[in-house]
Amino acid sequence: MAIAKTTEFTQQEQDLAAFAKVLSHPARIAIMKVLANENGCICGRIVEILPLAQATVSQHLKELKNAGLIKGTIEGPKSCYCINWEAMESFMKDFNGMFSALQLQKEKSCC
Amino acid sequence: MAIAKTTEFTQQEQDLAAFAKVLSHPARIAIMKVLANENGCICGRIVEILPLAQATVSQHLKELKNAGLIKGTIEGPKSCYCINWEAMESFMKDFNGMFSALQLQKEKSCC
DNA sequence: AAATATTATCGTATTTATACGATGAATCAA
DNA sequence: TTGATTCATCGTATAAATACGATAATATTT
Repeated sequence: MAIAKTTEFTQQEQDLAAFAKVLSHPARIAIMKVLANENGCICGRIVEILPLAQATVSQHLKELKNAGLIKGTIEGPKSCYCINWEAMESFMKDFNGMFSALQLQKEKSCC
Repeated sequence: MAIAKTTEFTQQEQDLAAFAKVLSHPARIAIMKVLANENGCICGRIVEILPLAQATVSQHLKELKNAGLIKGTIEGPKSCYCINWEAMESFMKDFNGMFSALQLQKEKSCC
């Protein structure tokens, strides 16, 4: 963006937007699915399943990890990523909370 | 993105990502709040409240509308935007559905 | 009709995101 | 130690997002 106006919003708005941002790419949603379904925190499996290069997958994993949605350990030639359930549940709670807050004003709608 | 790999994911993954994308900017979350709280589908009110220029707000409104999260009519010097509750509820349902599907595999987590 | 008010759109500049090849780092196996 | 394997990171190219001033469009008011 041209100028960083992002910081002029509330912390809650920024946090919710950041959470949505991480899930705003189909690859990252697909990765979350793989992590949930593949028993044992598979790593290179993601590269096999997704139509993306290894470097790209690694980059998406990094973003998911930075945002806290997943956690993982790397041990030399192997890595082990898993969904951070505590964080995910917290994020979803906040996300739904925002929506519920909006809904409280639902009767004000005029069109 | 360099090459559009986005289309190689499932429709569900693309739809969920698109929904998240619209809400991935604090300005658009803030706009949703204003639309919910301001009685009467205020228009220029958003420009007053947000730290953004009128052109930028209009652009964000356009994206929210394109995604279906809001609906509105423009009548000359006035506009009237409102949250599209049916769409929002549907999106939230799908979003939560995805999360629930992930959670079903929660016991598989290994780290 | 002319002036006013409000919003959309255009053009453009800048930042960020996305993608991948190439390379580096770390571990295991031989 | 050498080779193989796996993943992260670097560098880079391209596309998309973000922001705003300027301007056009539309309806109301005078």
